[in-house]
Amino acid sequence: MREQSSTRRVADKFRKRIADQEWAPGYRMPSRGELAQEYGVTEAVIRRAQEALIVEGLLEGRVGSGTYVAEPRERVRVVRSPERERTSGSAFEADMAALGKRATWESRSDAMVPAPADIAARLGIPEGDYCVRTTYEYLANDKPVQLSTSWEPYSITAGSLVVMPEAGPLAGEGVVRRMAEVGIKVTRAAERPEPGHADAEEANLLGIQKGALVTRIQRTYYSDDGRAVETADIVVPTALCEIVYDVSFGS
Amino acid sequence: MREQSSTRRVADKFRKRIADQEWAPGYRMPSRGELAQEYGVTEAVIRRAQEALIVEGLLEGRVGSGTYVAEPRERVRVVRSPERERTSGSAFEADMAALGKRATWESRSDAMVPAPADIAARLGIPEGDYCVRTTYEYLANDKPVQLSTSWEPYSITAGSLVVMPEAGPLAGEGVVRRMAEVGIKVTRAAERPEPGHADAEEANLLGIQKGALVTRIQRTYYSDDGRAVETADIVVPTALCEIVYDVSFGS
DNA sequence: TCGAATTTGTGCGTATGTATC
DNA sequence: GGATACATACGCACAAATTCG
Repeated sequence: MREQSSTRRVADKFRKRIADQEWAPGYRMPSRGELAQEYGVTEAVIRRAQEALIVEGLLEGRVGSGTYVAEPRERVRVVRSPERERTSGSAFEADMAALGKRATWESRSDAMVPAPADIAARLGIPEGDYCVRTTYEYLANDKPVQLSTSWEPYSITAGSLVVMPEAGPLAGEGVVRRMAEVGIKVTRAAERPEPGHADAEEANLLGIQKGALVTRIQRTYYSDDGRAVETADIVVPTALCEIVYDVSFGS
Repeated sequence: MREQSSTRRVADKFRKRIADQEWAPGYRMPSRGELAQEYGVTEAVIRRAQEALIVEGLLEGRVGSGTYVAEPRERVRVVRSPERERTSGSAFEADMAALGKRATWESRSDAMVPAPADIAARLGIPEGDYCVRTTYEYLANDKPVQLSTSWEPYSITAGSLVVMPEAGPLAGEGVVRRMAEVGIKVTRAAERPEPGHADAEEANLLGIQKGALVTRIQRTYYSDDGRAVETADIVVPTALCEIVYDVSFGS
């Protein structure tokens, strides 16, 4: 049997008290000082044990207030599939409808933003070309669950009614329908999920702990002639959303 | 201007020296003692700065040897799409073929493994029912790039030639073709990617740093009558693989 | 309302373990 | 097998936010 560290031993005891419901969701743990005395260790050990459980999503620290047993949050299921893209309205609305939740979002668009190098590469345009940049915060029953920043080459929609994704007659209708308005047939999307940690700003916007695990999805829509027409960075917090890719194939 | 921590300041200097190629890939950094003296900080600060860059994949620590500038590894592109499932052979083979790499794998199957609770739930069978469990290590040009553990209810393939996924006439042909052999039509897969960190064992098998970011994919195949026929946990290290979901839709 | 006490978060330092050369 | 170098665990001080009289 291997010797275990104090930190881990304490963390395991915390886990047990939580699993046994001795400490129920919402319960405020005793302070570090009290716990240190109770377990016969220093406050730093208590701190690190809590930290481990915070990363696991079992605890939640609130500065100046205390460390609480996390309420088990219902995770929102986000389905990505070709079918979702064919429906009217946004994919997010379809997801929330399936869960019986109200889908809303806040957005802010800026036209004429020069494309940074990485975005330009993804869109296949020269660096510095103007883009319409839109940032989104998606809400399920008024609680934030996802963030997104989308980029479209300005040249594609310039002068049309759909320059701004969230204004005009097709606001909120999704890229496919909006692009159809300017004669572009969007037929394909590529999604590249990558793991990461929430920075302070993202944690704030999403109401999650800083450093919590997130999936960052680089999504790019392509027209039938193979040109990229929109690309987006989507932040999906693991604590709040479950991502499901549906891969259907006939025989 | 905000005051920055010593650790971050040092980390930024390291980044610059790497970006400027003053420290090229493969270069062994001076020891912590030397660096501490050079930058006028303690060894702990150096350690933490290196740690940050290790997480980012820029540095690589080798115990007893030194800390090295990581060789920029070519990432293997893993495409998930309905088309991939229709091709003969495994999806992994198709991915590697597209990159001009040699796809091989090592596997180990155990029949008659009682299903743990979570696997049973995913397969829709009672806990403790027998399963065939297969663990895989996938190699591209002989270097490990992915891990996987797959579970199939024993009852489905018992007595047939395809009980063991990697033995018999259809070894390595993938779930779809093997199930066809016992009269089951597999028409759908659901993939649930989640972010995580590599534990010590995974890091060893994959030749990556412990704690490095990985995507864990829970994949489940369903037959045309909606029953789950196989489920797998796939570990995809970010440092080695890029995951692309192809979502195609006609109009 | 305000300020002092309380409580968590961050950064840094030290000691020791362990693998490599 | 000793010296070297990275990894881990632990401890301390202080900053930041909240709470409450």
